[in-house]
Amino acid sequence: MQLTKIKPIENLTQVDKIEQALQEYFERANLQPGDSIPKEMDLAKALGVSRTALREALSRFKTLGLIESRKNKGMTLSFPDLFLNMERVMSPKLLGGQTLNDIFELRLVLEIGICELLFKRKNIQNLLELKSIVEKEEKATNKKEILKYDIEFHSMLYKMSGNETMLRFQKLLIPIFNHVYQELHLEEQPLRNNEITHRDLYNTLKDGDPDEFRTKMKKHLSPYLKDII
Amino acid sequence: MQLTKIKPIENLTQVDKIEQALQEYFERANLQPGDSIPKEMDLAKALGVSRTALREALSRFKTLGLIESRKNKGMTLSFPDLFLNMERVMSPKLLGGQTLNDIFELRLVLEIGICELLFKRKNIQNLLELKSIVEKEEKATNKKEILKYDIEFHSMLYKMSGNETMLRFQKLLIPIFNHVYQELHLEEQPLRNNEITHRDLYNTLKDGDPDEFRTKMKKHLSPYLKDII
DNA sequence: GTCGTACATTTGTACTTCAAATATATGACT
DNA sequence: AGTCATATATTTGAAGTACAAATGTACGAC
Repeated sequence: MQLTKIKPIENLTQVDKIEQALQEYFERANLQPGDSIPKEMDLAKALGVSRTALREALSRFKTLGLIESRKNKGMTLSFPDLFLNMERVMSPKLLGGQTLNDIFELRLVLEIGICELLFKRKNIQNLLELKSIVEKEEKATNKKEILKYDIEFHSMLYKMSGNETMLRFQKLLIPIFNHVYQELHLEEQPLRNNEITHRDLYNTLKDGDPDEFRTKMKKHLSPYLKDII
Repeated sequence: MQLTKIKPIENLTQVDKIEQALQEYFERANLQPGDSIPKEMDLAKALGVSRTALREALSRFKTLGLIESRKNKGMTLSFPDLFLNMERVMSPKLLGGQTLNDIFELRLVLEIGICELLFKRKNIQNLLELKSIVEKEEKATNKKEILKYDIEFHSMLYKMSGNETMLRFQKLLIPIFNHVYQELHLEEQPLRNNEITHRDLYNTLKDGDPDEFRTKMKKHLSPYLKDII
């Protein structure tokens, strides 16, 4: 019995086919973001389908942020937002446990790998900003405030990397990270009970080198890393 | 003139409102992936809207992978796929130049930061697999084959990290990476003209330690890194 | 009791109609 | 002639109805 001979059945619905056809059309016509596309009726007629089905296919593109539509202005291709859709599914309730752990690790990998970028892109201004966050954290009294500045500190590092995409990505990961963090009951430990403080990291970023910074970052992250490394 | 007093006008379309209402409903009812949701007519009646508009809202959730539907089986919530939607917009033509560069850097950051995971998760079997790729690459003759095994080698590293999410993420990044790579005209250099070969990396992964491996990885990636570090 | 057939239910597709918003054309008034 | 207001046309948004297709369910024959 040759299972490989089983036909990969056409499980495509009408709307699926329309979607594919549109995708092909966009590519073949070499449409760029900003270009406008034919009106619904014309597309429906050209494809030989109802406006209903066509609209559903278009709706998918709209959901993905690939096209925008305005009444009587027709529809235009647009620059999609890489993370807009991800945001909507980035919820601890919706993702599987393994994925949650993977994301937890992913953030740690990013923070360990980002050191070189930080030293390349640091400057007087963003170092001052970082210092200001450290000082505010040191003055903070209650746990909630400390946590707030803790997150701010790490976000500031991504910002200093000058990589907008990575910054947005990290912001997406924060809620997942906190969720896993709490599930591991790591929050029991006092937040400041850490060999390497944010102040240490700041000083090293200012005067040290990437490898030294990474070593300290790994120590700083050790409460999270211990199960991993 | 208090601009803050200006009402943030209801620019929401009917379908937008339905979408929000459904989202709230899912959360309030504490629905988990796998649970089934009421049939279209019931939802439409409960919301006081047409089936048409309701279906468009549902279509968005389907596009995002949050619900699945089968004829006469009704609809069920599902585990969304983090990257499924991202795949569709991950095209050099659709993304802006800055985003493309950011993604290029992102991959480099991942490969530098992943070292600890590799040493934690490496075992006899996946080391053998990696070795096999190295050997195939060394035997390869034409440029196309070399490139193929080059990609395979790096993908294998992500696989060895044991982090499925990161592996999928990296696979998404490959086309972007190659695109930027070619734009930088880095491909002019012969692929093997590298101080540190894949064989070196393999040996270090087998017998060395994370920091040594990272140092060599950075050297290996230096053709890409030179503009960054 | 098992199998097959007929029926019911639910999602998928099509067509029609109207509403709302925007662009274009027309015309009146200065 | 030019500008403003109004009317008209066009295009997307939404509703409703009808039917097709697929799947589950119940009934009945053997």
